Amino acid sequence: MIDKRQQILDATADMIVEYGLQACPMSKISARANCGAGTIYRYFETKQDLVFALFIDLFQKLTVACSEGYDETAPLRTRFERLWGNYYRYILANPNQRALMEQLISSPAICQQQKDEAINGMMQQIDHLLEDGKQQGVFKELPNSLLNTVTFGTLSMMAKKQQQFPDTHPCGACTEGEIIGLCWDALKR
Amino acid sequence: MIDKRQQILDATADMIVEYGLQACPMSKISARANCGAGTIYRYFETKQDLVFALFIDLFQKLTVACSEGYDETAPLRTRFERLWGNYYRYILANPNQRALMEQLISSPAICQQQKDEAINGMMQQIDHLLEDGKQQGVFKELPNSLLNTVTFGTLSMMAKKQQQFPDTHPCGACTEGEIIGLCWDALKR
DNA sequence: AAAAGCAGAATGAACGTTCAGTCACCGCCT
DNA sequence: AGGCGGTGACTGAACGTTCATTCTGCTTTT
Repeated sequence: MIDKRQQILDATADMIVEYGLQACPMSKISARANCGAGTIYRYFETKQDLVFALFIDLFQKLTVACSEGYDETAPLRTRFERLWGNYYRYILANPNQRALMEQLISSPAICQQQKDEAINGMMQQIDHLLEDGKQQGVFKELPNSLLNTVTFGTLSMMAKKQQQFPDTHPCGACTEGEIIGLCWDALKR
Repeated sequence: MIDKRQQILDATADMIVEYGLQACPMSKISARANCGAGTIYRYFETKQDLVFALFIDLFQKLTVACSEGYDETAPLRTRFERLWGNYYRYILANPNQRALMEQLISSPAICQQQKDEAINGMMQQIDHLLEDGKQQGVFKELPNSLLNTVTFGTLSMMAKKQQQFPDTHPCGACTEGEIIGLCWDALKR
């Protein structure tokens, strides 16, 4: 038999993407996961736990994807293109993950502390890079959270638009390099 | 006696800002509004209606605030400073409205169509200005929704930081003009 | 045969909504 | 002026539903 825990996580993700977290009772999750309602509680203590586990899972995958081919010793611009480019390519290639992230990140079902905890792993490289950029006088002297919002928010929005209207939306014409360039320009002072 | 409908709206807003929408049962809203649970239903058909009415109210006030002193015939940059500056000043001066907006805009309790409908009034001037800027070759050729996300998202985030940490956060040193300048630079191609 | 895994009915709490009754107010009749 | 009846805003207990969680007993594994 397949890993039941993973099966439940996948079912939860599917359901949230399809119906939204607020319309995902445990009964429906268990139905989608092909298991009884009680079975879920063998693997997760509460619904909150389940959702948080999903969140952790999501950001672990994202962190791995972002770090791919990252070289700490490369020049700032190169490292930037790596991290931000990896992010963009990942959410573009995984619409469900993107949609899930959008839902969970703004959801009150996960408290801020838990969110920070889960995102922490991903943030270390990013924070480090941003501080580097500021120290070199290349980036604006603004809080990292702000710089992150602007750049990652832009990339997420672009990916979303591209996924919604694959043919018509104007960014389709931009190369990936140009889009990452836009983000770079937003940070540049 | 005071306007009961407004009293209920205010109570709802207070409760949402304080506890979050998902933790606002009608019973608590009515308690805060000093009325019986049934009274709410004299003014709003359902809870969804109540929340939507609050959303409408919120954006009507915001639209009025943003439009203040707007001159359609002024140069692009002047008009930009008016609209974006008004927005920034408004959310900075009204932390509760800002917090409420943040909650409602990402809430699944209001469907996208309703959100668009409520925001529509505010968008007309903004859309017009952005199209102008693109036509003049000053702004990037990107969807307005994207340009809005980047600029208004930045301003909201800045206001939020400033409200969270009034003393320590680095943007406190920036003048309002510099902050609006950052937004302008983000649009400039 | 013992243990563990599992299903799904049962449970009880929480919530949105309803509705029968109360109360304050106002115009009208005596 | 003072009682009377009608009106409708208002109340809050009660209702029915939904949902997370628990429990009981069945099935599979060891």
